[in-house]
Amino acid sequence: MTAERIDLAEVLGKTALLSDLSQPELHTLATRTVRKLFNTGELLFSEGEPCNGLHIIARGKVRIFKTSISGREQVLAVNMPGESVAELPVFDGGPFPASAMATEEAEIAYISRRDFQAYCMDHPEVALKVLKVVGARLRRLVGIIEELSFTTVRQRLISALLKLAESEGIGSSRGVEFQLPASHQELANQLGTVRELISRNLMRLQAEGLLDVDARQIVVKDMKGLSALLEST
Amino acid sequence: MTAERIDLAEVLGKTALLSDLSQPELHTLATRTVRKLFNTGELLFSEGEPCNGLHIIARGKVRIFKTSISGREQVLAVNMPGESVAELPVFDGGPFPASAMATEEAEIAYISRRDFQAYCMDHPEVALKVLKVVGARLRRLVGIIEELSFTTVRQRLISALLKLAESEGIGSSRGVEFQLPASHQELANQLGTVRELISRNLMRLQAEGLLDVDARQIVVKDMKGLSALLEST
DNA sequence: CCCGCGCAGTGACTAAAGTCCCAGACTGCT
DNA sequence: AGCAGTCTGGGACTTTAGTCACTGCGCGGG
Repeated sequence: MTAERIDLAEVLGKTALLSDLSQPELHTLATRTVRKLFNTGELLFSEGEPCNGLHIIARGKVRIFKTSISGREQVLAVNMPGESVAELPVFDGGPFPASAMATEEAEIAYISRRDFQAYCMDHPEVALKVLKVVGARLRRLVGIIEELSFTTVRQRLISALLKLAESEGIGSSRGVEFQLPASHQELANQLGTVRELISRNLMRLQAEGLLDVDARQIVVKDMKGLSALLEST
Repeated sequence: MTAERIDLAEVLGKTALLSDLSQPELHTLATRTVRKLFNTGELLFSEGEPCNGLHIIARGKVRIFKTSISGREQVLAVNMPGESVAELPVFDGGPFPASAMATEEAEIAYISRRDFQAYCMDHPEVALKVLKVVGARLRRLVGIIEELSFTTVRQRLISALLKLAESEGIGSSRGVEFQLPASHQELANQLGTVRELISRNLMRLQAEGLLDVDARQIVVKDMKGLSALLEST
């Protein structure tokens, strides 16, 4: 048993999909996986391509997105290590519905479609796990639809800021402080809008006294005031 | 064996989810199903409620939708007889992500969550079928996101008209003729906008000479011209 | 040191979306 | 016939989104 195999089995065991499997089972599966490396900005696959296997992220981040004819992007998900990517086309046999790009150097464990399907037939509990994971994905998509359909860019930005403040914010004398995790452009892609509106809305919130903005450094001076804006208007 | 049971087994056999099962298996499952009736406009379930079982449509149509605080609706899917509704929460245990309403009198076969999950453990091929169905659902959601994020109301309406013309249109001397399947309000809910914009955009297309509109009766006079509008602008 | 490049901020403008409101047509019911 | 309810058409207006073009900053490489 090589070091590589042990490593892959470890990775597999840490994914939500396979976390309940025993050590021997993980090693069996590991013999079937291929390790793939991607540089920052490299595509794992493109929208419309046929899907031949399951990708599991061992290291790095992967962004799932759609591109419009005019060049705009809509991010559907950002997946982290331990998560799987594009589980669904593996089962329904259709092409990838969106593209996937490594946003930092990434290491991927790849299992062929046939192997994984066969594995699911032998281990129904894995199939149920897949359904669970897919359920979470579907909920996120419904959430995106809800936001796009019902809310303004301003509200979506505020809601994103509040989430960031909660998950990454550090309290300081001036308020809750954190860094934007990406460029305005990328944030715009996630919120389904354009760069300029991110910039303008941030400035507007600053003018209203709710935030201090210094490039990507954000200080939320009035969390309550900010979340109040989600209800009204 | 009662007439009712025979009927339910038939219904089950016609659903995409269970179409591969043998007669005896269908009958076994049928003993576990409950028949439910819903009047037009009645809710099968509401967003946020816990999900205790799988709904299979025997008769009637069911509309899946989200409601905003301000009262707007976004339709996620319209399901027909033979289709199942909300397969996913059955597996991930979470609440319903959206509400479901019978848009005409409907008859539903209901299988409890525990029974269906148990059944999937015994019949992994059913679990894989579920994954397939869910895959199609996910693709549709991604399609909705794409439309909301990248296209204008006008383009979404045109694309909806073209689909209707293809599926239900009848060629006549004046062009391709068909009826809108629902009110402007309902169409607006499906396209993620408001009634007025549907009305106005239809009138605008008529003024441009591409359509003849008489309430719900539509005559597409220039199919090519209409589809050309999807590319440009 | 300077050049190029990617990112952020901004002004001016256009277009699209949405709101409010009312009038008229049609349907079904009494 | 008359009434209530639903649906469509449309006028007038406000707000939001998006586009285009330009400025300026900061950083890394030649």
